[in-house]
Amino acid sequence: MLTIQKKEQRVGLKPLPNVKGKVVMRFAPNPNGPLSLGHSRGVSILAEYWRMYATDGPMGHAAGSELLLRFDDTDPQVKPPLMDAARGWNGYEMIRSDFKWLTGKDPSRVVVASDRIKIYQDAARDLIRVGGAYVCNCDAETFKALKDAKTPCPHRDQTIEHNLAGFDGMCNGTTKKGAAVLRVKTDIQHPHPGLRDWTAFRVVATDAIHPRETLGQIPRHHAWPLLDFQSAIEDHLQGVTHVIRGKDLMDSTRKQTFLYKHMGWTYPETLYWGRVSVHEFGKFSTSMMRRAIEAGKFSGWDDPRLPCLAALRRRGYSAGAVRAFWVNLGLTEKDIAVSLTNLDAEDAKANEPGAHRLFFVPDPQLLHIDGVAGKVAKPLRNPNRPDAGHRTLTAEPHLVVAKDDLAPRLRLKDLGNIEQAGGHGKFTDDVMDRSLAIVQWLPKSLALPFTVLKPHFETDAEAAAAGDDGPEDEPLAPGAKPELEVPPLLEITGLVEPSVTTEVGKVVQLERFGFVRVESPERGVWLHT
RNA sequence: GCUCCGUUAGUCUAGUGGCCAAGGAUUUAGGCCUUUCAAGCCUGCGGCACGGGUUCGAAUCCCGUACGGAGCACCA
Repeated sequence: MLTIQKKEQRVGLKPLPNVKGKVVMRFAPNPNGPLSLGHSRGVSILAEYWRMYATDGPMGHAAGSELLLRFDDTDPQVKPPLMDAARGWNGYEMIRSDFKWLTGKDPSRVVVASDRIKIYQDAARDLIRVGGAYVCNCDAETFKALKDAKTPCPHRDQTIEHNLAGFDGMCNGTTKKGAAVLRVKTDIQHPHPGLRDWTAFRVVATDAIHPRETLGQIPRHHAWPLLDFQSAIEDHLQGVTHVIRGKDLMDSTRKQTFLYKHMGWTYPETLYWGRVSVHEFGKFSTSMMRRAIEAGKFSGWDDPRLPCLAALRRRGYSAGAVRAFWVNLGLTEKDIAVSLTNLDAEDAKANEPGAHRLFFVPDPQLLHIDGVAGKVAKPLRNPNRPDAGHRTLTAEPHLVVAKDDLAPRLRLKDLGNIEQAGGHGKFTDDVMDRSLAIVQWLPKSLALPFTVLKPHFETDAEAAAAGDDGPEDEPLAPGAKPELEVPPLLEITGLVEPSVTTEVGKVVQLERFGFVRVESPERGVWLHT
């Protein structure tokens, strides 16, 4: 008997392919700066699978799941790790705390690649012994020309002994930068030029000293592995079963597959996500942000205008909302352009139920109102949760309301109706009249000065009005480095009710203004409307 | 130039030959509710890039075109 079943909507991420036993994954950032919103896609997706395949997760089984944090810090010269004691910056520590904030957990294991250079060098020797790699003495231009012509270079057929000796020279410092690299043999005729005999190891410049070498945390190394080699070896060593990474690394998978074949290993299952651009933040990179901060254009990695997790955390975004945002987008190879609007909607769901309401009066105007003194307003801390209690505001003759709210007749929220002209007026009644604007107000003597820092990102309408089609890719002058756009940071000043002092560190909703994270009794940072 | 990936409403996504006259989220318009222009509830607008083919039947399979993106580093 055949039964037709209605297709069921799948919620959340697709199941991982080819799961047998424990699921082991890794998040592998370069610690050249803290994590950004872009990195958080990877962490969020990986953390979701980590949860799904945990022993007690929805897809779980006894073997469980692991998510490793691996610092891919094998570049002492171009993108060295961020370690600036004077500024208190440490990429490793910043990423560990970003990871913990976002996932709520510590990683299953932490691997620091620069601790393990000797292991990679030994792995390279193993690869040479099986005939999978050779030491190439061509300079970069020469090799490129040969490679583009699908022609093997003269070093490709050297003996294993010769290669081993050459590699020793690279490791012990007798071979200088540029004089030799170790290449993995692939297929010099391969149709894809990027896959032909790729570089596994290079000798770094004598003055390119890794920050951890300077600090004596690791011994001095001359020959450092490139990402594709280090990552491939480490994935095998750590028993990684599933690699999930950006689509830009598709060719890495193909390169590394050659290496795995030489070694007789099985390559992990690999999934990709497409390129993401976030409308509000434009084009950015960790190094661009670092330069801009060092130049004083931003106050730090947590400047509210920056796409760093530190900045989102400071503004009050819930980590769960950031994760939900990415999990909802799913894992697709399509390149996407998203707006922060979706994150804000997700965050509102997370923050709104717990956020206390506060009266905030921007651009305050003083009113002298007869007949209000002593009247008491008891607005709820959260109208959707009466059990959260209320604040108490006692009116006095001098009140403030926002300049934009000024009108001949007004309803002071939770207090009553007034009429005024030129700043003087009187209390009329407290009969509910929905035709009046209901405005926030404060007793002058109790109101506290409050400033909200609000990043101003260009909206589509503004961009259209300004007549530009987004960031233009003008060719940079030789040697020039791309600069980060610096959006304005507005400082909105006003008065807030005294109970702000009990909200420090929390997200509040300033009624009819927006959600703000209170940093101190005097200052808040804009979250969203 | 060579190689690879992608294309469902404004945005993101579900969908792997009939259950799809395409579902969800967000955005947006309107309404309800409400002592916030928040939240909540209801309703509406809006989409399978294009052209061929296979098939009784295609968003789904094949071919081509267009458009978008990535890689071709002694960076990650």
